[in-house]
Amino acid sequence: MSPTIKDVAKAANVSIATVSLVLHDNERISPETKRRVLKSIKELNYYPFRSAQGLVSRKTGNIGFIITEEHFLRTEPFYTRVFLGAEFEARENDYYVLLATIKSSFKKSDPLPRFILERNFDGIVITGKVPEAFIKSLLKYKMPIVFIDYVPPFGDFPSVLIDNLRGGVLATEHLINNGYKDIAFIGGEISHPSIMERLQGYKLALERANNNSNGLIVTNDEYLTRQNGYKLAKELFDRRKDITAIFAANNPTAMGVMKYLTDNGKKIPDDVSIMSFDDVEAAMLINPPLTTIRVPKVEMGIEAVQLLMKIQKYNGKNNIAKKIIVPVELVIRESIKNIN
Amino acid sequence: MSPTIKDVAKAANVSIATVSLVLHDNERISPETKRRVLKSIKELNYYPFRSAQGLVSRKTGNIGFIITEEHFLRTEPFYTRVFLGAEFEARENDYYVLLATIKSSFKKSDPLPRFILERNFDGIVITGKVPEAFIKSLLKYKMPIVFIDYVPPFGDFPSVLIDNLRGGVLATEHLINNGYKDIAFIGGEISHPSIMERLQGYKLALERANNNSNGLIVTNDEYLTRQNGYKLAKELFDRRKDITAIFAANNPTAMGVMKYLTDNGKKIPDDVSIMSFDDVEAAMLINPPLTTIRVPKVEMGIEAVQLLMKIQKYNGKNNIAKKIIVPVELVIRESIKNIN
DNA sequence: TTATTTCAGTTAAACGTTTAACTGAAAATA
DNA sequence: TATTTTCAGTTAAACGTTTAACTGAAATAA
Repeated sequence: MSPTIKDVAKAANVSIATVSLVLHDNERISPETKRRVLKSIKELNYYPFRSAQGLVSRKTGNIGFIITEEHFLRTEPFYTRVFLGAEFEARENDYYVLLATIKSSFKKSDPLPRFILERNFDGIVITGKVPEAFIKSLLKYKMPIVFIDYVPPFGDFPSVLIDNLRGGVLATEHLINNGYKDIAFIGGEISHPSIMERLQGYKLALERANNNSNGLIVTNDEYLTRQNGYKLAKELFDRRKDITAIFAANNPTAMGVMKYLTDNGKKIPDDVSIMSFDDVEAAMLINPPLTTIRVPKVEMGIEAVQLLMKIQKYNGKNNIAKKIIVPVELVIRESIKNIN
Repeated sequence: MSPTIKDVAKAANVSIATVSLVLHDNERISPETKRRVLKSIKELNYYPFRSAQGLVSRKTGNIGFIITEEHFLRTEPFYTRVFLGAEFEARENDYYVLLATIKSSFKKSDPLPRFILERNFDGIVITGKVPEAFIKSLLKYKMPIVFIDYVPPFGDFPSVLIDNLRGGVLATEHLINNGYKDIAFIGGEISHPSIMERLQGYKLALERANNNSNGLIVTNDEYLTRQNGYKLAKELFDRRKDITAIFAANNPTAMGVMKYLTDNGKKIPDDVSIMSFDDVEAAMLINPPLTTIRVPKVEMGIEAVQLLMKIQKYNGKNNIAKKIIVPVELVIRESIKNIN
């Protein structure tokens, strides 16, 4: 049996209230008593029992981490790294993280993850695009929510977002700087704000460079998979055979494009240069390694939990829907040939 | 404020004890009363408060899921899928899963994950190879443990393991059936039981086929990474330039081998055939897609949690260290050429 | 000096649930 | 009929912690 607060109190010859106060760093306790209590705590290897704490304090000590099953199982460990960051920061704040996946086909009538139904969480982090029906169900619980890499089309929520616009600009400028003029943009899921912003960045950079590379945007609204990248590349080259530079909206898309190119006898980067977005390991390991815009994944998880902690602290008041934009960075590898 | 058991009792006009008994399906309650109570529960959308339950029942409702940080962040979502299976099965049993990563450099003096220190779990699943020092620290807590894809070199623990031996046999036989005689085995981390067993399977299949392909086993004890695969492939071809069939001990290794081959002008599978192990998505997406031994990852997670539940149930008595061996399966793709 | 304030704790109620022990009515048994 | 057993619940204690309200001694103020 684990020691309880009573055992500590007895050992330190104080009341259990004193032990509790020491545990919460209350200034009412003298240094000497505090020392004695802490000594007993250590000697007995005492840790407060969460359930008992939760019962009285009405805090659970849990934060939820929600992600669609599809995202969680993606080949690229993108959101996995985000989770790791969240878990790290939660631990720093004495919280546990409960991870739950939901289907991207979530309907209003579907049951919410158990820890939500049971109200066994103090706040929640939602990562990636999730169904609106899910968010609406969740809102009834009136719990703090932080979104990562996605903002729902309604309401105004605290969120941690990627600087997609700047990423799009950086990516496009790099291609321009390497001597390209006709630059194609390839991307699925165009209704996703992140992809839309990358496209905006692409357009902005072209404008700034007075580059008039029209009609080379090939998109649809299907998932950003390798298969879709392949399909979109085919579409692109069916329309324009002369393209030599492509900005692919994310990593799997870039890989699909590459597969299409090699299948059709084109060499990368000798015949076609490719710029990608996200920077997951696969980008580095493929041949040739992809030049890409890197997104700080672990940091996003950390930021999200920190934001959640702040929202909890100022609960109610000072309740600004704060948005944090994390920076991106250009990582140069071998998928782009300088033709200057 | 969420409704409590009191609210339900009042609504159904019974005592709180009756509500509790209904919740636990006690046969002491008449069907009529039970119906009434369940109706109130539903109407009020009542869920028992975990902390209160935990306080009296001394169960936390959590199970821990431990994995090294290195494994969790691997490019291949191998253990991620295992986790998903565990989470799914835990939910079925009304448990939460607390995921915690530890460093593979864990030392005796390092702190354990918080939920362990706080005893906030009813059992634990350990996935992949973890440091012995960690296991030894954990044992002091005398909690049920189930290992996945690893058994520590000491003690006898319940575990869910891959049928590596059969996998090794299947893989090697497939190469033999495709006309190969001189078959190389490449693998790192040779002290890991799983890899050792795959090697044993390889040897066994060769023996059975009266194939005498000696001196073609190239191993070391470094991690099973792409880099190491590359290195080992170099070592192999430095010694024997004529090898045309390779069995790589896992997926990254196979990819490293492939990279070495293409870097050295060899075509796959025309010049060299490659067999792999694990079957993660990457195996399918690489060019050419890898023929491989598939491991049922999600099922391993499910089995592990089921085993943990059983151990808890028969707590103490009937305490057999049960081992579950999950089957593997051959998945034929395009990395092996039939030369018969 | 006495009265007031500060200090350093202690006391006791409360949180929501489970469950052993109890109860009173109805049914079964003698 | 009187007694015992079964049924269908109820009562009340317990779990480990937090915290508002209290206390008694020492320090300060009047």
